[in-house]
Amino acid sequence: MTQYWLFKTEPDAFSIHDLANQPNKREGWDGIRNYQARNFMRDTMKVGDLAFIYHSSCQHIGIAGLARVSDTGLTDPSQFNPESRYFDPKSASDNPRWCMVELEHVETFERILPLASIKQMPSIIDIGLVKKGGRLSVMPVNALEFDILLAAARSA
DNA sequence: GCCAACGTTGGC
DNA sequence: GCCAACGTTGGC
Repeated sequence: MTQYWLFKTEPDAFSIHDLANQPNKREGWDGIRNYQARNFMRDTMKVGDLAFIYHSSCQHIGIAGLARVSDTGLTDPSQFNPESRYFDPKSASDNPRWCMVELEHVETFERILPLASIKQMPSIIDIGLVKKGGRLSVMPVNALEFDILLAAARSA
Protein backbone atom coordinates (compact mmCIF):
# COMPACT_ATOMS: atom_id res chain seq x y z
CA MET A 1 0.00 0.00 0.00
CA THR A 2 1.36 3.29 -1.07
CA GLN A 3 2.16 5.79 1.62
CA TYR A 4 2.29 9.53 1.14
CA TRP A 5 4.72 12.17 2.38
CA LEU A 6 5.74 15.77 2.09
CA PHE A 7 9.37 16.92 1.93
CA LYS A 8 10.25 20.54 2.57
CA THR A 9 13.08 22.18 0.76
CA GLU A 10 14.39 25.69 0.29
CA PRO A 11 14.34 26.13 -3.48
CA ASP A 12 17.32 28.46 -3.39
CA ALA A 13 19.29 25.45 -2.16
CA PHE A 14 17.50 22.61 -3.95
CA SER A 15 14.23 22.95 -5.85
CA ILE A 16 11.85 20.66 -7.70
CA HIS A 17 13.58 21.83 -10.86
CA ASP A 18 16.96 20.80 -9.49
CA LEU A 19 15.54 17.36 -8.78
CA ALA A 20 14.20 17.11 -12.33
CA ASN A 21 17.63 18.03 -13.66
CA GLN A 22 19.59 15.39 -11.76
CA PRO A 23 20.97 12.38 -13.62
CA ASN A 24 18.12 9.84 -13.70
CA LYS A 25 16.07 12.60 -12.06
CA ARG A 26 17.10 11.15 -8.71
CA GLU A 27 18.80 12.58 -5.66
CA GLY A 28 19.63 11.37 -2.18
CA TRP A 29 17.70 13.64 0.18
CA ASP A 30 20.49 14.57 2.54
CA GLY A 31 20.59 17.08 5.34
CA ILE A 32 17.64 15.94 7.46
CA ARG A 33 18.73 16.60 11.04
CA ASN A 34 15.57 15.98 12.99
CA TYR A 35 14.98 12.69 14.71
CA GLN A 36 11.27 12.42 14.00
CA ALA A 37 11.83 13.11 10.32
CA ARG A 38 14.71 10.66 10.25
CA ASN A 39 12.60 7.98 11.86
CA PHE A 40 9.97 8.34 9.18
CA MET A 41 12.63 7.83 6.54
CA ARG A 42 14.34 5.00 8.35
CA ASP A 43 11.39 3.05 9.69
CA THR A 44 8.33 3.75 7.60
CA MET A 45 9.13 4.82 4.06
CA LYS A 46 9.03 2.25 1.29
CA VAL A 47 10.19 2.34 -2.29
CA GLY A 48 7.25 3.48 -4.36
CA ASP A 49 5.83 5.86 -1.77
CA LEU A 50 4.83 9.22 -3.23
CA ALA A 51 5.96 12.57 -1.87
CA PHE A 52 5.09 16.18 -2.43
CA ILE A 53 8.03 18.52 -2.79
CA TYR A 54 7.29 21.70 -0.84
CA HIS A 55 9.16 24.97 -1.30
CA SER A 56 9.70 26.91 1.93
CA SER A 57 11.37 30.16 2.93
CA CYS A 58 11.03 31.66 -0.52
CA GLN A 59 8.87 33.92 -2.63
CA HIS A 60 6.35 31.29 -3.75
CA ILE A 61 5.73 29.09 -0.74
CA GLY A 62 3.83 25.91 -1.41
CA ILE A 63 3.68 22.49 -3.03
CA ALA A 64 5.81 22.52 -6.16
CA GLY A 65 5.84 18.97 -7.44
CA LEU A 66 5.65 15.26 -6.93
CA ALA A 67 8.37 12.68 -6.36
CA ARG A 68 8.63 8.98 -5.70
CA VAL A 69 10.75 7.23 -3.12
CA SER A 70 13.21 5.32 -5.29
CA ASP A 71 15.54 3.96 -2.60
CA THR A 72 15.63 3.67 1.17
CA GLY A 73 18.04 2.84 3.95
CA LEU A 74 20.89 5.02 2.67
CA THR A 75 23.47 6.67 4.89
CA ASP A 76 23.53 10.45 4.57
CA PRO A 77 27.15 11.15 3.54
CA SER A 78 27.03 14.82 4.51
CA GLN A 79 27.20 13.95 8.23
CA PHE A 80 30.84 12.89 7.74
CA ASN A 81 31.87 15.85 5.59
CA PRO A 82 33.45 18.63 7.69
CA GLU A 83 32.90 21.03 4.79
CA SER A 84 29.16 20.44 4.82
CA ARG A 85 26.69 22.52 6.76
CA TYR A 86 25.18 19.18 7.77
CA PHE A 87 28.40 17.83 9.28
CA ASP A 88 27.75 16.05 12.56
CA PRO A 89 30.95 15.52 14.56
CA LYS A 90 29.09 13.25 16.97
CA SER A 91 28.09 10.76 14.33
CA ALA A 92 30.29 7.67 14.30
CA SER A 93 31.19 6.13 10.97
CA ASP A 94 30.49 2.64 12.29
CA ASN A 95 27.13 3.78 13.64
CA PRO A 96 25.81 6.63 11.48
CA ARG A 97 23.23 8.81 13.13
CA TRP A 98 21.59 10.15 9.96
CA CYS A 99 20.07 8.24 7.10
CA MET A 100 18.34 9.32 3.95
CA VAL A 101 16.13 8.11 1.15
CA GLU A 102 16.48 8.76 -2.56
CA LEU A 103 13.75 10.64 -4.40
CA GLU A 104 12.91 10.42 -8.07
CA HIS A 105 11.22 13.31 -9.85
CA VAL A 106 7.73 12.49 -11.09
CA GLU A 107 6.05 15.79 -11.89
CA THR A 108 6.57 19.52 -11.62
CA PHE A 109 3.28 21.32 -11.23
CA GLU A 110 2.66 24.13 -13.69
CA ARG A 111 1.95 26.39 -10.77
CA ILE A 112 2.88 26.12 -7.12
CA LEU A 113 -0.06 25.24 -4.92
CA PRO A 114 0.37 28.06 -2.41
CA LEU A 115 0.42 27.48 1.32
CA ALA A 116 -2.16 30.23 1.67
CA SER A 117 -4.55 28.26 -0.56
CA ILE A 118 -3.91 25.03 1.28
CA LYS A 119 -4.79 26.73 4.54
CA GLN A 120 -8.14 27.77 3.08
CA MET A 121 -9.10 24.29 1.93
CA PRO A 122 -11.72 23.10 4.43
CA SER A 123 -10.91 19.42 3.97
CA ILE A 124 -7.22 19.91 4.66
CA ILE A 125 -6.94 19.82 8.42
CA ASP A 126 -4.57 17.01 9.26
CA ILE A 127 -1.38 17.83 7.41
CA GLY A 128 1.47 19.31 9.43
CA LEU A 129 1.55 22.38 7.20
CA VAL A 130 -1.69 23.67 8.66
CA LYS A 131 -1.36 22.35 12.19
CA LYS A 132 0.34 24.02 15.06
CA GLY A 133 3.93 23.01 15.34
CA GLY A 134 4.08 21.61 11.83
CA ARG A 135 7.74 22.32 11.37
CA LEU A 136 8.87 18.87 10.45
CA SER A 137 10.91 18.80 7.28
CA VAL A 138 9.52 15.38 6.42
CA MET A 139 5.93 14.61 7.30
CA PRO A 140 3.28 12.03 6.47
CA VAL A 141 0.21 12.96 4.45
CA ASN A 142 -2.92 10.89 4.71
CA ALA A 143 -4.28 9.35 1.51
CA LEU A 144 -7.44 11.43 1.32
CA GLU A 145 -5.66 14.75 1.78
CA PHE A 146 -2.95 13.66 -0.63
CA ASP A 147 -5.57 13.10 -3.35
CA ILE A 148 -7.23 16.43 -2.68
CA LEU A 149 -3.95 18.33 -2.72
CA LEU A 150 -2.75 16.56 -5.84
CA ALA A 151 -5.94 17.41 -7.71
CA ALA A 152 -5.73 21.00 -6.53
CA ALA A 153 -2.09 21.29 -7.56
CA ARG A 154 -2.79 19.92 -11.04
CA SER A 155 -5.73 22.22 -11.64
CA ALA A 156 -4.12 25.34 -10.22
C1' DG B 1 13.93 41.44 10.25
C1' DC B 2 10.59 39.79 13.61
C1' DC B 3 8.97 36.41 16.45
C1' DA B 4 6.32 32.19 17.74
C1' DA B 5 6.93 27.49 18.17
C1' DC B 6 9.71 23.81 18.49
C1' DG B 7 13.89 20.82 19.34
C1' DT B 8 18.32 20.17 21.54
C1' DT B 9 21.72 20.79 25.01
C1' DG B 10 23.70 20.69 29.34
C1' DG B 11 23.90 21.91 34.33
C1' DC B 12 22.10 20.31 38.39
C1' DG C 1 14.95 13.50 34.82
C1' DC C 2 13.93 18.43 35.08
C1' DC C 3 14.11 22.67 32.93
C1' DA C 4 16.33 27.03 31.50
C1' DA C 5 18.95 28.65 27.81
C1' DC C 6 19.92 28.52 23.32
C1' DG C 7 19.51 27.52 18.33
C1' DT C 8 16.55 26.65 14.35
C1' DT C 9 12.56 26.82 11.48
C1' DG C 10 9.76 29.22 8.61
C1' DG C 11 5.71 32.26 7.78
C1' DC C 12 4.78 36.93 7.60
